[in-house]
Amino acid sequence: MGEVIYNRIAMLRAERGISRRQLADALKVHYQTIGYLERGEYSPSLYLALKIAEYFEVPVEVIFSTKPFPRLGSEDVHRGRRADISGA
Amino acid sequence: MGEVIYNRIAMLRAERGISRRQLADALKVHYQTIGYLERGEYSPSLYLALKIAEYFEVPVEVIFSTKPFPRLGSEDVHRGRRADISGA
DNA sequence: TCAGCATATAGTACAAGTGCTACATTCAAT
DNA sequence: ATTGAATGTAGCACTTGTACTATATGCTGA
Repeated sequence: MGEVIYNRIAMLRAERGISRRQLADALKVHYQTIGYLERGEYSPSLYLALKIAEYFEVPVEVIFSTKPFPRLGSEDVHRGRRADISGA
Repeated sequence: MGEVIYNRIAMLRAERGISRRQLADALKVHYQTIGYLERGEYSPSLYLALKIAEYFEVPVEVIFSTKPFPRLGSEDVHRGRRADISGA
């Protein structure tokens, strides 16, 4: 079983401007379930994770990870592209 | 919750010649758990699914799907490549 | 102001995932 | 022939995921 799983559901939702209820309805789960997931109170079943990834049209790993996601603007996000900014 | 989830754990194992026990040990789960998964008695938690994908070094979707995987040699596997065989 | 939406908290109930133990079968190697 | 590995079956205990209900808060728009 499981260590913690980090997710970017809230981010994806925000990016696309949809509410928990809307997402929940689309996925046909209870809207509180989305809340639990976003707050990290538990992580979804694989089935639900696949559905969520399908809904957002991204691979599962883009939304869920066993390791925390880097923040936007951090080094990790710009891997191999740092020169573009640092001016080389 | 969940409809059935199909997986290719047994295939991946076979391909790489490792036993359930070996896989289970590598993932630090009980070896019976792998059996349950392969037999489809239940599907893994997202945490375990991520671990399995990581172990086999493939995206989650390559191993798990809400729809049955096409058999090797079926049309779906050769999408856009059928002409190579049919001789056009 | 009030209505309604989005979110958080809490609690109950049930289903599903995992660990573990024991035992049966099949097969390969000695 | 016996041993040991890989697999299948069965059952029990415990944890986690999901549904659902109720209640509270804050924000926004009529």
